[in-house]
Amino acid sequence: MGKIEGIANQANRCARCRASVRSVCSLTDCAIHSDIAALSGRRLVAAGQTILANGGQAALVGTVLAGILKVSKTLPDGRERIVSLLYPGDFFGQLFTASMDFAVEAATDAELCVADRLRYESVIRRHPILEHAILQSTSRALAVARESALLLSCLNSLERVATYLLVTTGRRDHLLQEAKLQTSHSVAALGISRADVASYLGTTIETISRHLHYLEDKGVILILDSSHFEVLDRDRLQTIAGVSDDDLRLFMPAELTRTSESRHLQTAIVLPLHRSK
Amino acid sequence: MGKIEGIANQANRCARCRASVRSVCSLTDCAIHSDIAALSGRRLVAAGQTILANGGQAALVGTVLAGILKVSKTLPDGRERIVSLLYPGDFFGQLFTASMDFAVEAATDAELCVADRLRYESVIRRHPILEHAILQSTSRALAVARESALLLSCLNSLERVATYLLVTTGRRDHLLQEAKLQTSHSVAALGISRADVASYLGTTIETISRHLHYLEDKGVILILDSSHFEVLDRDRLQTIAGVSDDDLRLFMPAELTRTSESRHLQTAIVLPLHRSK
DNA sequence: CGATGGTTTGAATGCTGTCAAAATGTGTGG
DNA sequence: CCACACATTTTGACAGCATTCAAACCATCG
Repeated sequence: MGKIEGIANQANRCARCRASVRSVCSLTDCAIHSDIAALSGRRLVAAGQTILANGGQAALVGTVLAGILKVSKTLPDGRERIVSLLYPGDFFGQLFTASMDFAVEAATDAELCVADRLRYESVIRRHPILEHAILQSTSRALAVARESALLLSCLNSLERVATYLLVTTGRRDHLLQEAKLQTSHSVAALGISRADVASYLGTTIETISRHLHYLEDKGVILILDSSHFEVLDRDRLQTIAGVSDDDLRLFMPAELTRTSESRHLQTAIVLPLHRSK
Repeated sequence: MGKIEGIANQANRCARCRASVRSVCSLTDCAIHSDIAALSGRRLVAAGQTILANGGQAALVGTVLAGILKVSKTLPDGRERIVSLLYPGDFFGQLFTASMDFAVEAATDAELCVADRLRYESVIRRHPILEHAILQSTSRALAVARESALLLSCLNSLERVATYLLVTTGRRDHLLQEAKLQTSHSVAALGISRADVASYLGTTIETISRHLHYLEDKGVILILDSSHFEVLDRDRLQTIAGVSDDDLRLFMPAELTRTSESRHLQTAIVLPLHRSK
């Protein structure tokens, strides 16, 4: 598998993987990484591309290296909803099942680390610690999904829009903070298309538009362009959202959510890909 | 640990546990059961009792033996929602985290198998296969949570009520089927209080009442009493619900959802407790 | 029998989706 | 650089579902 240069506190990197990534990949055991590296490969996907189809074969699993994936499902009558967004470091796919319960698509251009599901499972059998990492990841995803369900049915659409702005700015601030970058004013970037935000928040693009302009009128945010907003009054935004810090924390990058006892900690920032032209 | 009598196809039973239960408990390795039995105990809880408080210590984990638990959370302003219901065989609690992200309460009188979380974690470290079983359980819970989110935001309240009726009858039919009991007509029992159903479906008791009577007017169901309904026309009920069989299957008992590759299969029926008086 | 808790029914309000049109932005080709 | 087509966003008007509040109804129980 070639030499591993540097190492020490870089054991988190898969031998052949340039990007440093969180969660499942940040295990400290080098043997696992050789095993995984042997069967996984990087893959670039364009925005809108389907990675795993709902009801289709659960052929592969992987980790997001850059970009954002959406987990979605369509009802018999065509209504569709995004039930989850996956960010760099997040695990995707379904283990130990033949077919997919949901679809996984690229919400933006993205870079993935993918592996054949069956072969990945055999690595898991050899390395129980890997199953532990995946359990951690899945537990977190479960908490996020339940929190989403809570916000979806308890909050009205204005509160949901405000919450989404808080979450995106929160994620951005945390990433910048890890990179030791100071930022005077916080900017919210939607990250995904307006239509996807609407689907994710369980509302429409018209309603989102109205609420964004309402927030600007109230002096809470400043609309920079159709997908970038400066948060002028974070406290008021949170008051409008009606959620607590605890509610928001669940949506922050993984290593910040576990208050203790996480066996592996690793900080890293993954730069977004530029749009393929 | 005493002798284990009978055994053979009863390896699924914890040595000291009279109830036979699915999922995590139905592993075939006897050594695990000795270990778990040594640190777990049965516990009866009355309806309404809190087992784990939101934000409180994640002191214990366990399995539902009988009854129904609810996983819920309350927003800063007091709005509350049930994000998940747990049935016999389901695992509850949070592993590897110090504090709870949600509350776990008894929706009905219930019987539990509980264990100290930290000690349970040490058993997991000794028996990786147990971690596998928990990962399976958590993955399923994740799929259910996402499916709930989908139904919650795509379906209107009539459709959600219809879906709930389909799920409860479906669960009942499957349990009876496992017990080799034939049933001529299918009956839906809410199982939990009307208020809890409302919270779970993200609506109000008034709306539920209206829809139930609407369904009776249309001849789709027959109201036996305020919490029991006979389904007269299952197909029409499903048409009204607007969901596919696939959507419903996720909510059925565990051993029926995994289409393949599940390492452990066990059928059992757990009788509901009578109300404590 | 009155009291209590849960359920049903009614009327009114309001949020949010829908449809449609205007406005803005983006990219292409002349 | 401009003109045009196309996509996205914004704005407006309207309708409908569902919540809210309130009152009536019904059950069980002391």
